[in-house]
Amino acid sequence: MAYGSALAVLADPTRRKVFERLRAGPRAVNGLAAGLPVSRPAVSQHLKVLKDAGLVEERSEGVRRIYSLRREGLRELREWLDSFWGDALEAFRLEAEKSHKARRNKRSR
Amino acid sequence: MAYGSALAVLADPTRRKVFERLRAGPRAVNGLAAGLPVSRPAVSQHLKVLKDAGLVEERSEGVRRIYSLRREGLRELREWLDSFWGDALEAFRLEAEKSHKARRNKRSR
DNA sequence: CATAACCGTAAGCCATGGCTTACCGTTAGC
DNA sequence: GCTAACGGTAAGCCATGGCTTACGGTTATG
Repeated sequence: MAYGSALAVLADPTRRKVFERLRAGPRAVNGLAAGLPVSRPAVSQHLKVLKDAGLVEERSEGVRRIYSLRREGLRELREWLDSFWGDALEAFRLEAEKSHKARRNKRSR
Repeated sequence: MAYGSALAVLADPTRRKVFERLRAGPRAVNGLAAGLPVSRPAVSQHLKVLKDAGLVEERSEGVRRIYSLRREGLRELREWLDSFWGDALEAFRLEAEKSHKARRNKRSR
């Protein structure tokens, strides 16, 4: 059920923006906060949430905290999403539709 | 930016449960609400949100409203997720990591 | 026509959480 | 040592949104 927390964490737009900024590579907090419409502590709080969800990792470099993206944290969410295009699932759905007695016409996929 | 709304909509656990129940095939509101720890109107509200986000579609059948899953609504979110495993992106990250060894290097945007 | 089943919507309550300011510890530089 | 930069945490404010109850509209049934 870790995909649930990934969803919850990435649902917030500001937090998602922080997360997306890390695509360009590791970065310190000040760098991440620069340009964002929220304060630096707000970004710190978002980073904590991201870290707790395993979406981000942190290392110290002198007085700086360097955050970097952690793709592994997205895996379960991705698998959950992929499961919607499933195989057996689709079969089940088709059968349910058939047995639904109503032969509606148009059905496209 | 439609993946944003998909994330926001699926972040709620109750709403996600409703959504997942539709994997087994189309279903009326009463059926979806049965067994859930919330009231039937609550489920109606969730369904409205899901529908507005394009994650679900509704058809009338007599006095019933039959809801069914709409996979298309997940596509952008899936693509967004997939984009994190990108190619050029990965290359960039590797390079950033390499330059991390020469950490005296000052790099600002 | 009267009644019941289905369900969408309105109004209002309340917990959650994202934001700000303020503060403190830690490290670098003089 | 003193001072400045970096950033994590606390406290508190306030908007958001998920929930409930209450109601009304629509369709099936007698």
